Amino acid sequence: MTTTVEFINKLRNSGLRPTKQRIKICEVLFNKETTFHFTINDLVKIIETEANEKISLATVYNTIHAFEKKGYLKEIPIDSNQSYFDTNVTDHHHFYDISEKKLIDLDQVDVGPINIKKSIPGKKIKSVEVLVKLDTDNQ
Amino acid sequence: MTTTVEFINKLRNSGLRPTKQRIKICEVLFNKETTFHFTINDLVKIIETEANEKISLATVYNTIHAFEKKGYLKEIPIDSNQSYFDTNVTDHHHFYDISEKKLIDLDQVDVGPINIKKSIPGKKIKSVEVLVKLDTDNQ
DNA sequence: AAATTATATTAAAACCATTCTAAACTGTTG
DNA sequence: CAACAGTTTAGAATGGTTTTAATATAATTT
Repeated sequence: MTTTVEFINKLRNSGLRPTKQRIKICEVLFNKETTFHFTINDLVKIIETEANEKISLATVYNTIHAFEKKGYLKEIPIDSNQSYFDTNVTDHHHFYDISEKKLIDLDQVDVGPINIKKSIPGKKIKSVEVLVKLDTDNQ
Repeated sequence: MTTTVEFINKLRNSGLRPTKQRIKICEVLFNKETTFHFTINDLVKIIETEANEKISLATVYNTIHAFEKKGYLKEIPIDSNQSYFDTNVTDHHHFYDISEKKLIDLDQVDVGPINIKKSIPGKKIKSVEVLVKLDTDNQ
């Protein structure tokens, strides 16, 4: 349980003004028992349901991108027509259930160490992400 | 070097009518020395340049999706606003150069074996894809 | 080889996630 | 509290992708 004051401080310390909208989004994203995956559309619905509040779409996008840049969210690489985000910012990977379009966390332990043996001159590795696509098992 | 007749047979054997457009796209995609990565937009430009021909955008999308379904192309999962495809359909992985928005193949050998130790009931693994994001190395 | 049928192509419109715009608003600082 | 910079907003714009429905082409049948 994080208090509103803590979110305000977190925002201020990141150089983000603690506006009503950003605080609300913090509460929706970071005041949960567990981390979770969401699309912008999911998030807007959660805000409307959970808070009976309305935050402009543009603000939601701005805020999510600001949070991502600050490292409070991670975008998950999927070949989908919409962006998926994760409130779990630790190093981990994902299952992607194709039929249900749902993501499931996959711990580093469940994948094992990945050691990239190739390097590209002038470039450094920023992230290593494993996506395991899942199909229904009709055997 | 693959002949037009071979593409026609390949298409027919896949249950795809060998139309002028599909044959042209085969030639553009599968008659190269090396495999490569492309977006739909790239492909349209290549067709226009290389063949001075024009294939309707809808047809290009239809064809690419048909080829992907048949396993002649792979879509690469990236958190991008456009789809990337690969004519290399062997099991391998990718570097993604963020600043240049370019993909680079990463052989299985350069990643090492990945053994997913977690399973989801009723689901089977369809693919395991590693995406290594690259940043400019400003040290 | 003509007629029929099924499938494919096309231009244009529609769609939809995301970004932009520019005006109104709010948090911060002096 | 005044002034400023940063933020929110509704709505428009953008751009990749899909749909539509009319036309064309390949395959099959006669």
